Amino acid sequence: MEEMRKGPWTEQEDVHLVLYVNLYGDRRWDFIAKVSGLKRTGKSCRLRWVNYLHPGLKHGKMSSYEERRVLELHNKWGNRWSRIARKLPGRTDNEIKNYWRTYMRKKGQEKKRTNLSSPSTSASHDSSYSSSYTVNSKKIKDTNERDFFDTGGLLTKGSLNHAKEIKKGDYTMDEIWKDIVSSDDDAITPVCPTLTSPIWDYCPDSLWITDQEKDTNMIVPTSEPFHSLFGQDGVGFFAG
DNA sequence: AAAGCGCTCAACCGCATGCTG
DNA sequence: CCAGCATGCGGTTGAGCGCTT
Repeated sequence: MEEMRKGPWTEQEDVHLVLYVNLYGDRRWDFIAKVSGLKRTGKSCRLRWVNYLHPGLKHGKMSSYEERRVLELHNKWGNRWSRIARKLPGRTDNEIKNYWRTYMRKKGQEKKRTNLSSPSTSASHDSSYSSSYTVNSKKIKDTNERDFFDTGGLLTKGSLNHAKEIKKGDYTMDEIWKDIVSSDDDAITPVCPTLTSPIWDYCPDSLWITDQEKDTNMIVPTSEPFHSLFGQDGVGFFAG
């Protein structure tokens, strides 16, 4: 077998990948990996696309609205990162996961500090990030949701019984969460977003693919990394 | 100036799930 | 129904960078 490349992607690889995704869609990753000549696995190609190259992705710091939304949705769904990401236009599950991790660490540290100064009974659970808590031991698939990053592949996923949704009883992180939230603002109420990227300036939720939406037009990105990759040549790149 | 430390984020891994023949 | 393959998801890792000492 041929040796597969690993590690950071080069700009050339990115250009190559985008080209082939444009040609074949973002579904057949093994195929794309093969025909593109990139010495990457399909998995790696998909990840690169989804987390970095996909048009419409926002890069950079999360807005306070997004931060609040993450907290709110995490409170609701737990570590269902991809699901949370679907509600945050331009953000990836990876990004949100990383944000959450950072957030939890920060909270943990804060808590440690406050506990040191004023020990309380709730000090029993460490609020620092841990993978040990579970929302639900089984993964739940929203198969009737169109994949968030799908750029045009056919939707063939079947439907799933929503009754199989999160089993509230397994929500063991709930306590941990409450502990954290209680020290936060009283309620996390989404406010009208003030998004930095001009792409999302108007009604971002309708631009980003949400649960209910079907196909959507490809949005030609106006931000990095696409402009650096394609410049004006990028125009019409995603047309067909 | 440089060594140490902590943080961020891209990328990998393993497992679960879905699809197809 | 089942097996094999492709894709998706969540957890984890590590390189690189900035800040502190």
